Amino acid sequence: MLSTRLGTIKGVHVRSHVRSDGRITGHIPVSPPTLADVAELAGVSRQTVSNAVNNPDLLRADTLERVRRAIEDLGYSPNRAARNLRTRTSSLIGMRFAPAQEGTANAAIDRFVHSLVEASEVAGYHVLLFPGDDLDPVRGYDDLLRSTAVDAFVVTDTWLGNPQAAWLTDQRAPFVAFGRPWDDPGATHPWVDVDGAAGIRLATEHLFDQGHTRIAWIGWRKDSPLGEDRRSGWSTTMHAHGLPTTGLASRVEDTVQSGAEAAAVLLDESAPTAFVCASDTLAMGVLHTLWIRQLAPGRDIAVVGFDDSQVAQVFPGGLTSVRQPLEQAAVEVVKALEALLTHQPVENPGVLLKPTLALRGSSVV
Amino acid sequence: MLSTRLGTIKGVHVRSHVRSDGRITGHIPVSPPTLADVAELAGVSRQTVSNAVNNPDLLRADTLERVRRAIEDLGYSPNRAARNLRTRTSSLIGMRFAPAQEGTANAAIDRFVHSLVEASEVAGYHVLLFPGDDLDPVRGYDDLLRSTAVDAFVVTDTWLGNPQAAWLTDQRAPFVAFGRPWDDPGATHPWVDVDGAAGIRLATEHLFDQGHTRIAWIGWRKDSPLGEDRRSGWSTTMHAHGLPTTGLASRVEDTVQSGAEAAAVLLDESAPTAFVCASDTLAMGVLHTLWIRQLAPGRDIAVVGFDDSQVAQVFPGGLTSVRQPLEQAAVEVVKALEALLTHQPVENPGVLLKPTLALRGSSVV
DNA sequence: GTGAAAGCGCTAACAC
DNA sequence: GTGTTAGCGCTTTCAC
Repeated sequence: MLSTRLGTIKGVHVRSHVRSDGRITGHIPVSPPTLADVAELAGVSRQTVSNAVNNPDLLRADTLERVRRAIEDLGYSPNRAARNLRTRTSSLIGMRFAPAQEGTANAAIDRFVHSLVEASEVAGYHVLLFPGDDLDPVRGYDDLLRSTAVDAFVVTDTWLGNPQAAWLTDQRAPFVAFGRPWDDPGATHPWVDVDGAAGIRLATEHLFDQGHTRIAWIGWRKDSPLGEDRRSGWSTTMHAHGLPTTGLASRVEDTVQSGAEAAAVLLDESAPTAFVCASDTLAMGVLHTLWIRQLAPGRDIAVVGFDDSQVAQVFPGGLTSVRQPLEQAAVEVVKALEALLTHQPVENPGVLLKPTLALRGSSVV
Repeated sequence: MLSTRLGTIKGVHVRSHVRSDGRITGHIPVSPPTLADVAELAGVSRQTVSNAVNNPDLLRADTLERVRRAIEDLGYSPNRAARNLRTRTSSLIGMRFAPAQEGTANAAIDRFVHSLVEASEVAGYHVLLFPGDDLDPVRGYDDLLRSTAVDAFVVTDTWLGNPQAAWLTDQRAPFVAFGRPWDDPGATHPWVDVDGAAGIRLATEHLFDQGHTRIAWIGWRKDSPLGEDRRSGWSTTMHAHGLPTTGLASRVEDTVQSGAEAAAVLLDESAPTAFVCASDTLAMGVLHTLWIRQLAPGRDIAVVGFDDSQVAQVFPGGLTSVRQPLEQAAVEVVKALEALLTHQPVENPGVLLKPTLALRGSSVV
């Protein structure tokens, strides 16, 4: 049996092995083993090796076994670039990864990426991250698309007025959105989203169950459909129980400071006993105001956030928060991606997932 | 001028354009424009187009301009797979992205990835994420390496006993570590790290400046060189000021619960007035204990964490924390990667960066 | 400065 | 079931 060792010297692949082309190489820079090397060692044609890798069912059991052994012995792995060139695929999913938001509790996208990496692996994909360009939001997409560097995109920033989804649709580029097409109900691209309104309904019901009747809402500005959707979860639940909402809602920027200020005003003017917030960031603002006023979260005033961030989890006493099933979302995104890339008929372009409520000390005595 | 529109229909690229091979295609599935298409339109050979893209200096100004215009008109972008195959490079940097840690404040890796994506872009690289395999820690690396899917790796989990760095070195695979080779001082691979001891010295000095003399340490178990390094920052500073350390140190698991318990014990037995912690997670544990005991962070007891996590930033009053310069670390990692991949002589395999201290209410009155 | 030829490693199509 | 042929799109020689 040929003894072969693979590796790279200063970035150049080397191998000590008698090559298929007859050259004898002892740690002289050469390529990793190719299909041809495996074919020669196994005594079959290159195509048979290819079939052994991609369509094993086509081979006779003994041939397959022989080829498998040769692959094992040589440590062969198909060259990605060659396969990509030939099949016009890359097994890569592109996703724009915007800079981290500091000073907030927002990290849902990071958690989503973790899940996406895991879910993609199962489907044979890897995740390629690319940065955004503030001046030209489609630049990164355009570059990757035209150089056929990725098979598809996952788009996560689906806010109002974001041109990416429309642009990708226009380019007929395969993509799945994590987030509903808020600004375009007629959009036909596949998407996966979490039902924020349902999450806030859970939160509000929970507070009602705890005996609260004056439940305040702190959310985002009116031009955020996502924020308005979450807000509707609060208002519907309040109305369903015949509870007042007047003077109990506030719409602010998504910062701790804004949340703190909104909470102070609401406490002074409307005396709520509980707060439901559109984000953990805003909820931390509320907790900040409670801290200043020496009010105990959970005991004096209840607070619920949204996203079940690390902040919610490690805050002393804990912050009750709506948790998005991001692992599940990633799985659904990959599922949609696979359907898209195998040209399966799109039955259901939109998948809406139900969040859960992580109960902690800020809302339970 | 030829009018050309690019796109994909159901994932297949189409173009309405008279092809270089003479076929007239009107939204019939074909490939995106190739070098040959550009060459034809510009009236030059394919190699000249290649040169225009990769070695523009070789062309005469007018030729270059003509080719550039053709590239622009066709919306040409070199096919990545073809280029990768030919050049045996991928412009991809692989990094293992382990599942997110919940229930902790740890998110430094996420922040690092954000920075890495930005820094890589500048050098013409993209970041490819792959999941870990608990049963076989080198599997993901091995697969990508043998299929020549990435040019290099960034290794972030350099804890004791981690086989990846040694394995990659053995495979002669190009990689840069974010984190020192704690277990192998003789390691020759490039690495970038943050001086944790210096960070903790900053923190301890700060507390000393605030008038504290009984400063406790809560760190990790002794088998963590990273933890012991940070701990040394505390002990050296204490000794330098002639302050006692006996009974003021605790080594525990990196969880909120452990931090809380350690703080309770230390408070009962050694009456410290300040805590320095190896992580924000442990610091949150301390804050939890203070909360239970109705002690005010900053006023009654000072607390400093490590990592300047979102948690530290949004905690009411704020948690003072050592901040790692992760943006800078990413830049240094990419720099080392470029040197490695262009076979520049490695002058300085290790880069140690200085952290800063983010001052907040938990340590300042 | 520009062009012609070759080939990277793989798989689709077809022959046997 | 296996082998042969061709070619994906690019860059690297080497002529001219």
